[in-house]
Amino acid sequence: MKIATWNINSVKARMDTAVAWVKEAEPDVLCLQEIKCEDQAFPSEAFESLGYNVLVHGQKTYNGVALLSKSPGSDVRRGLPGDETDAQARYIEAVFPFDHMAVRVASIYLPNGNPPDTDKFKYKLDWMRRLEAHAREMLKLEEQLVLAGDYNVIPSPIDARHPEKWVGDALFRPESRSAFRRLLNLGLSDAIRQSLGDVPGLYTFWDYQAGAWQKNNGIRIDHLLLSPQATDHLAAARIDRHVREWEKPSDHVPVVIELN
DNA sequence: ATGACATATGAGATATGA
Repeated sequence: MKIATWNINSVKARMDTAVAWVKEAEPDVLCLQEIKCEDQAFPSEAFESLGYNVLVHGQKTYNGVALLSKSPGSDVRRGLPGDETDAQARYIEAVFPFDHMAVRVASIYLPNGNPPDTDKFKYKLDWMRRLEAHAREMLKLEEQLVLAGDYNVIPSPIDARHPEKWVGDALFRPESRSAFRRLLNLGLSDAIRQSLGDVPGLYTFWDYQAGAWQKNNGIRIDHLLLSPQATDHLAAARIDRHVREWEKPSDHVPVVIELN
């Protein structure tokens, strides 16, 4: 079972690229972030014609997440619990059948948090506390669980080409990295590191500006965190960086895992 | 260098991203 995550930076602006990649990679579940449209504006038909079911938690202009899947999802949750006043569409979760069992998959768009001296950073850290609390609850189910998405966290210096340039940034602040480690300390594993080891140069995002892609000035901020039950089935993981070379690319590329 | 790109909104300039 292939599960992928991809921040596509507007689904409508990225349809040609998105369809091409789905045809190439054929993920069983695809977690999308930053779709930047409301539910009824999501181009579901294009994906349904490729054989996918579509679950959307959309928002106009900003944010928005979705789950595409070859099998229909159940037990769908839209929005991260813990704050009824939070109107930003950054979380959708569902359960998908897999080999006489099931995998619970979440598509996560964690807040950026910049600038760090503002309420935006506080919102990020609050959101990470809520994610930790929800993950703790979900782990009690002892299911195969995959929390996939754009975490907007550079976990370690090895995850940036120039870590010194990110010091002080909300993506690399000690508070953000600590909150990410708390997720790992619940028993979740970082699928890319689990599968590929502590090798440098594994990036998932390159800024559009200043020739970041050409200079390979990248960072690793898109992650799939796995419950112990899912980690038991982890067979492979990869970053599809070739997609960054395509016409009109997102600034993020897809990250894929395979569970057997 | 608070800009470079890219996107959405809405029809020019601004907000957001990371």
